[in-house]
Amino acid sequence: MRDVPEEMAERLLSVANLLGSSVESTRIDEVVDASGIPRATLYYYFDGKDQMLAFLLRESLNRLVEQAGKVAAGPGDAASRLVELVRAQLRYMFENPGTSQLLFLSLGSAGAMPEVASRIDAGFHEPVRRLLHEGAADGSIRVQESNDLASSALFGALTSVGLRCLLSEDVPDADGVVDSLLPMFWNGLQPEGE
Amino acid sequence: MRDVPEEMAERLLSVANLLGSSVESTRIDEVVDASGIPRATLYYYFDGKDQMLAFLLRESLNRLVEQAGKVAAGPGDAASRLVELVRAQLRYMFENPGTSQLLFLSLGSAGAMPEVASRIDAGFHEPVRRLLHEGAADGSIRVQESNDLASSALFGALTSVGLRCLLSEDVPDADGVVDSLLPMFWNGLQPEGE
DNA sequence: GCGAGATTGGAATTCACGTCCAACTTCGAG
DNA sequence: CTCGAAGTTGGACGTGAATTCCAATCTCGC
Repeated sequence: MRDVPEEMAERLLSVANLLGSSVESTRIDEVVDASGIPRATLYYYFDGKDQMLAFLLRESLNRLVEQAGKVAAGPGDAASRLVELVRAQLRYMFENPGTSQLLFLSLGSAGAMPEVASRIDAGFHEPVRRLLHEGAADGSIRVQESNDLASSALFGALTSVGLRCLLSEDVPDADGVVDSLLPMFWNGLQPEGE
Repeated sequence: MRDVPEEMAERLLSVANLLGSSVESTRIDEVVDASGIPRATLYYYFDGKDQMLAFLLRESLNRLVEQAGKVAAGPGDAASRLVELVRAQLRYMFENPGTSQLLFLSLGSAGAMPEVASRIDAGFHEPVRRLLHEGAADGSIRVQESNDLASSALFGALTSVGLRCLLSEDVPDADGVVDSLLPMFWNGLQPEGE
């Protein structure tokens, strides 16, 4: 697959964010119409629809991973960096609703897109696992029975909440949502003082 | 759409659970071969592939909802019923890997399948919200800032973990996974004794 | 035995993806 | 400037899968 020109990537990403998860069922010609990129040109760069979707996911994930990496490597103890990571992730979802939906959707078919799955692992799970580990060391986060399951649960919780917000009529504020969520992540479900 | 005969539903469900999330990309003829149901018959009952998938999801969800309802209405305080609900949900995912993947996958396109989304709401979110509410009243669960977000987060965490387990080579034991997860749900991430 | 609906094989149609190609443009090297 | 390689594009075409259609059975209750 050839190097995709900057402007083309940009246009495709914005089309994807308009179409949301329905890109999958969208006809190539609709993408052509919506993006203004001729069909022949699309096929010059991509081997087919699937490759195009994979490219979109990869591209979108790259941006997310970049942000996440920055946050995870930032200052503060593990706990506060984890909070920032959560915040960044949700903010990203709200700013890129279409590709976020697409991403979420393609999780189920991870078997079919191993590159995407491993990118998510590198971009989210790995940093979270590391933060959980660090947090256990510096005492800012409780030791988990399995960092693997924990990061998976955290990821699911976040994306699920994010998705639900995206699909609701009046999209709320990302930071507000995180603030509502944090007490639960932090304190758990057990009643106060037990 | 006509009333689907019992045996046909059964056969389709089992095919779906064999195929997993790849049903979407599976050719009708493969379904025909795998299920033994002639193509013309399928089209006699369903308006098309999409309708068929929707039926499978609805059917699968109905069973899950039934179980969930039973558990949520069972004995014990809200907290222990919530635990049982979580357990039932994960167990169901492990027993029906194919349709579970399919379900998860189609969450992203909830816009396209409102019936499915509302079924999930009735089958999971609504009971959980109720249990959270009850738990806040009977003191067995900490008051949440938003039961709506909380149930969404819980759902995401569960399905995400479940999915990851399903996709891993050696599928672990459902109850074991729940047991590993519960301390986190219960205590949250804050360090012990703070 | 009869008629309505269920069931089915197989031909015919449709539709979207993807291929192909020939013309045209861009652009850098010489 | 000139040439050639690579990028860009319109449009015709091939292909495979989904879906429709239909006519021939089959299976009931009556």
